[in-house]
Amino acid sequence: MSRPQDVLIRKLQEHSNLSGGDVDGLRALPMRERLLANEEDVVRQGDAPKLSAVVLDGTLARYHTLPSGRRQYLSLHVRGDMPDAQALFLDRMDHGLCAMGDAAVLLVTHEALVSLFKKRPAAGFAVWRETLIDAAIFRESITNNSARSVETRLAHFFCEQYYRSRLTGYAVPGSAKLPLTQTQLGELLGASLPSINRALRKLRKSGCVDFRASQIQIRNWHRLVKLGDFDPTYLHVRRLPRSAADLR
Amino acid sequence: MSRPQDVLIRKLQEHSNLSGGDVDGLRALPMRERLLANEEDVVRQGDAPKLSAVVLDGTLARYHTLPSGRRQYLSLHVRGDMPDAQALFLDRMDHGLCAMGDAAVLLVTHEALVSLFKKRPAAGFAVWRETLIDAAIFRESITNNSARSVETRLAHFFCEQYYRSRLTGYAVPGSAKLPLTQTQLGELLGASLPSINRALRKLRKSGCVDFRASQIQIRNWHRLVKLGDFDPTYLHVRRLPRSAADLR
DNA sequence: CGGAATGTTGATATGCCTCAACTAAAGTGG
DNA sequence: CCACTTTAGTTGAGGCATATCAACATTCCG
Repeated sequence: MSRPQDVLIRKLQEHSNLSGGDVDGLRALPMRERLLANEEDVVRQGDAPKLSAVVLDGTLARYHTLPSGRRQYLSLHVRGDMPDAQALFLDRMDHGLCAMGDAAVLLVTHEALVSLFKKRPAAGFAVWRETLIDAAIFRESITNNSARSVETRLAHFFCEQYYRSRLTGYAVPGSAKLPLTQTQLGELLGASLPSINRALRKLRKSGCVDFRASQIQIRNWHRLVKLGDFDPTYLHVRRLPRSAADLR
Repeated sequence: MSRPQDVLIRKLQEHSNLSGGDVDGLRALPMRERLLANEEDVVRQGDAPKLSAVVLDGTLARYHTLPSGRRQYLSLHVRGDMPDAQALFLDRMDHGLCAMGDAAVLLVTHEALVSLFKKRPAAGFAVWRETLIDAAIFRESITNNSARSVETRLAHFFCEQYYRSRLTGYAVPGSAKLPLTQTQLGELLGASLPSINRALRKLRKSGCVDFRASQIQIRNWHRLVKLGDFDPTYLHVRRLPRSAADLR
């Protein structure tokens, strides 16, 4: 029988070994579901949240708000991710978290999590590892946005997003949902809308990848990987599921 | 009596409450000192380290190496920082860690750390929090390098570096050591050497900050903070030491 | 003192941004 | 169901910030 908590457990097992007791403890966490509309915030910059969210469905994004009002999106999160484990041990949110398109999350109190981690250190270490992988993704974004051309940035980002979507088991081979406008892509990759648009069309013409209608279509994975200088090591996936064998 | 471990304890206490038992546990960690020459690596991309380092003296930097051979520096670390707590629960290093100028670190095995965390969850939570603050700094770097001009980036970076150096208690008010060449500043902030150089001179002339001879000289803190759009919230310092009162 | 590393400065090129107009698609209400 | 409105995407012109290339000055260090 599948329970919503299993989404998190499956995710943690991508990189961590959990004993039966750990799994039971995670499965027993009191979680309630919350549905989100497009652009709706889960938490805002400055909040002091007492809950953490696990993505059940859809896409969430972290973002900074700049004095000009412009947003800088920091990362995207798909099914199984626990975006604000980042805030578990921090008083105030230094960033916001919102839904890109409709989404659903599971909410669990910090209290319940911490008390589980005290009883079951290995469960805590697994979630800790999850936050460390998040940090690795941030590092890659620094490099991506600082040292690569807009076209390469896009290619790299599509690789990462497709790769992570495939891991959830929800994306069919060759395509992945990506509910972002081109403006938002720009705010994620540190580029203006026109240059995103032009780079997108170049990628389309090159036959590597096609992004339109909130959908990534992979045309030639290996060429795209090369173009985007993508090496998935930083995602620290230990066990690539059989269903995602095409990613090697 | 002061022991080298106290450097880490002092750092953790900036943001976490540690009980006597936690402090004792941390103090009992078996640590050995290692001296580093300029440019020397602590760990390399691809390594599977069994040790974590705590910065005792000097500056360490994390970096990615790009196919072109260019480096992207990701973050700097000063006394008390635990830069590769990031790798505690990861198999392979997705980045390297090296000394900028001469430095000294304390090395502690992952094994000893993990076993302490099992006995003393609160000590683990404090180190976890430390890694989460690291992640917050990464997020800020994404925004800094993606959404700000080179001059603003520099100003923001100087603010952060000065702020963090002051917290260690090792920097006198008004200046901080920063053993980087302008080339390396460029590789940190995603900018070319000439534009770094010109932005530096602009900042110098504006009377906010002067960087030369591996030294940041703060001329006008409040103007610099404004210029760099710097808000230290993301550093998550709960208790600003009396000695660093000038930072408010 | 000589060589290497670092910093300074200028000329030129270019990727990307801004501004702007226009097209296409997708919702919305009569 | 269609006109209307809004939002998203496309494309071009012009300009600016930044990169690249290059020469030279300065400092550091053996």
